[in-house]
Amino acid sequence: MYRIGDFSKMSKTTIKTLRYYDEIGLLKPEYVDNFTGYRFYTTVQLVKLHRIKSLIQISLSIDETKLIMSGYNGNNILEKRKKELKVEIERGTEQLSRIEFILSGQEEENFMNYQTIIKE
Amino acid sequence: MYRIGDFSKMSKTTIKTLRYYDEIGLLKPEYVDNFTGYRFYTTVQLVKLHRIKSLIQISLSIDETKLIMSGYNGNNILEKRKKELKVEIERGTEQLSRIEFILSGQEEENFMNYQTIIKE
DNA sequence: GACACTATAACGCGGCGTGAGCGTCC
DNA sequence: AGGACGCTCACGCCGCGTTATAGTGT
Repeated sequence: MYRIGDFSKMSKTTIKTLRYYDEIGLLKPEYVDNFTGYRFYTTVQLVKLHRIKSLIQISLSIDETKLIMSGYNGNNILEKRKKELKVEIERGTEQLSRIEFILSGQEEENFMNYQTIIKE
Repeated sequence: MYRIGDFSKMSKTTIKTLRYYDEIGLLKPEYVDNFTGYRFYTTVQLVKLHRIKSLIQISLSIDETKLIMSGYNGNNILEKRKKELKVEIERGTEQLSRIEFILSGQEEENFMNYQTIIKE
């Protein structure tokens, strides 16, 4: 049984995050002392947390992560996230080329001269 | 002089957003009635808002947008945003291939069998 | 008794959306 | 006088980070 500080170091997760995961029911400690409120964790939670972090890492939401962790079939969620990611990447790429276009100075009303334009 | 509702339609911006931009000082109405508090806009604000929206569209923050709108040279900001975008796109691409890998079922501890694995 | 560790509670973030509960215009 | 329009609070979102304040372990 590890106290939250040690468990935090072992799992490279902040104490705040651990308390938050407890609060929202994503990862409950093995045992909580009734009197002091101290949380105690075991290697079981360490394995679970590892899985949680890999889900969070692909930017799944807390709710989606909870669903998958509770045994829900993750395929639909992953497919959904895949579509979102494609959209995000596309949007990012568009924004990037837009910025590069502006920086190349090809824009008629470019950013540096904006105030001048407005005053005219 | 347009009231906020008309200006909202003309600019395709929600009233809430217009009020928010006023509050934070990004886009102040031309005139505000002292008694009623009604906001009044003109075509000057319409042009400014158009510029603001193009900045917001490349995901600049409100503060960055304010800076540029107040005449600050936008090049540094755009360069910064460009770097951020590259990182975001790279991260997205990594996440995407990670998800595709998982969905292809090549992962040892795959998501559907997770509960089974834990129980063992 | 000192000092590290833990606890809860409450607020902050960004960019608005979503009501609630009013006054104003025509 | 009724309905469309406007106003100002104030809370919600998401995933925690950040104080503030107080109890616990050694």
